[in-house]
Amino acid sequence: MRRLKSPSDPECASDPLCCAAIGDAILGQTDAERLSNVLKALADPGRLRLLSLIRAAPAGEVCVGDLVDALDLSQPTVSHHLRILTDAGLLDRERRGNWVWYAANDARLTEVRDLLH
Amino acid sequence: MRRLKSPSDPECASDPLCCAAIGDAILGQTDAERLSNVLKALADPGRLRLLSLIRAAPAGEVCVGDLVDALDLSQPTVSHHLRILTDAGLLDRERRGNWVWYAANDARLTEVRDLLH
DNA sequence: CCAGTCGATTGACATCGGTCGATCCTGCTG
DNA sequence: CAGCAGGATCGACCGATGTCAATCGACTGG
Repeated sequence: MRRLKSPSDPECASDPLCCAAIGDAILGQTDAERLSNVLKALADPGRLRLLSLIRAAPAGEVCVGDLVDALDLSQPTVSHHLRILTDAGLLDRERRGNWVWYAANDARLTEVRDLLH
Repeated sequence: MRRLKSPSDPECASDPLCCAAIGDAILGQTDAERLSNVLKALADPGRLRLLSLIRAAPAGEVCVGDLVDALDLSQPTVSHHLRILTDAGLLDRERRGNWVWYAANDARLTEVRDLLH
């Protein structure tokens, strides 16, 4: 069974998680990197708890101070994690007055889940 | 909306990914760490490609040499990644004669997927 | 305009994690 | 037993990442 060549990566240069799922075909390097980037964003206890808190909020959104109170992490650290989740497309950010509200992007999470075959 | 207290963690000390999903309730620290550990195992391009290769194999299992050939990584590095995936419960390992065969543990991957709400 | 508050950014630090060459261990075959 | 081949482990290197104190920037209310 030697020589498992990787497939001709179909060059899907669009930014989102695009085509290949993990069991769909053999994952090319580019697709693997894209998927792993989102998984890296999820792979931290603090960030998972942040996401969980935000999704559990009645209004579907939470401002930063509440998260800092809930998480036993410093405000800069929480802000840092929120940035990572937002950059990964897992959170939406909206400033209203002096507060900044974060809401979960459920579609993105579903997308990731589906890509895990 | 101040004071989002975290719930009384129901103390599910069993090793596997057990109870709480990310949107089920507010994730406790212990559950968050358990889930993030598995996600960390997945959050690497090389490991995603390994998993993908193994799942795509006709026999459902692959021996290490084939993976080294396919992945453009050194044999120690591949071995390292396989260990991480195996420790996370995502791969099963079986030695037959001189070769070692790895197979995907689909149930575990499904479990992770389900925990992502 | 000033003082105060919320949140982001910066800088520093320690730790973690991916990588490889060298080596070791195990089982097969002369 | 000796030689060999497949994989795992070790040790070292270095870049990535989580964390916090200090600071900055934006907006609000007197």
